[in-house]
Amino acid sequence: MLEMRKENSSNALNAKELYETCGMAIAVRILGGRWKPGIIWHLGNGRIRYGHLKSLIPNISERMLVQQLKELEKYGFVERFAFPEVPPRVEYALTEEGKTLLPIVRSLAAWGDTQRDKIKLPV
Amino acid sequence: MLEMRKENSSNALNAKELYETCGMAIAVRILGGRWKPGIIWHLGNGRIRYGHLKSLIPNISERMLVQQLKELEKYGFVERFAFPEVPPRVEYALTEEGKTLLPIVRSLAAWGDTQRDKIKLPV
DNA sequence: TTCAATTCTTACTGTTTAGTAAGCAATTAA
DNA sequence: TTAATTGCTTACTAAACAGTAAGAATTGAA
Repeated sequence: MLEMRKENSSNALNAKELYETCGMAIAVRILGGRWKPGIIWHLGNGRIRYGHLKSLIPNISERMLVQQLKELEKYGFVERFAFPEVPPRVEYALTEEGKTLLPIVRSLAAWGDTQRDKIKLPV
Repeated sequence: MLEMRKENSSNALNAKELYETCGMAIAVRILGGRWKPGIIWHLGNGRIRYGHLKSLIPNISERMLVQQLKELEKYGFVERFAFPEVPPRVEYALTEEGKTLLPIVRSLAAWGDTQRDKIKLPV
């Protein structure tokens, strides 16, 4: 079952208002979270199978991987290709829209790399 | 009291490993969350007083504003200038390091703006 | 008949992030 | 003496995000 949001909480309302006025908040909402950066990064190299993607992202659980892929798919940034085989084979790829993320993702990554030795993130 | 993290949770350990290997994850960690995009965005226009910043960011609570500013200050992206007056006057500004964020922030914002009418973010 | 392979689901629990509301400190103005 | 101003702090609660572990579906191979 999909996890429900409380659509009328202050939390949710605040988020909504932000997205209406701040493009950066939208971008960070899409890219944010623990795992999406890695997923998008790897998908930037081309179409890739579910299991392979999982192996490329250390520690990610199946629950998280599926959940994030679904979200990205829902927004139209990722496309899913399922083959009618047993055992199943499923491939994921960035859509054309998803590929517009790549330049940003790459500049984020480059900037982040410059910070690694400068700052100490809590945890 | 600063909020404590459980430094040995799987959650925390996963985050740490990610930062060690993925610059993008670092960047998203710094820029992420509900309020940091807006704070950085406004600070991009120059030094600004606490109360003014608060008025520029609708719905933000003092707790959140202070907390996020402190975090940004701790990493060296924001500088705090307190004047010994009553009532107090405090100004915030991006450091030189903080200014390196601006090009990224602007491209994120531009990209996010292109998405506003295309996608429907949950909440 | 049982097992293996692969891509998910589900239920449950733990951790982190965000919101609410009240209060404090130090002066100055009324 | 009381109230107002400004920039916070604190304690508490609610919501969202992340991790764990078990299991389901399908069919070919052992």
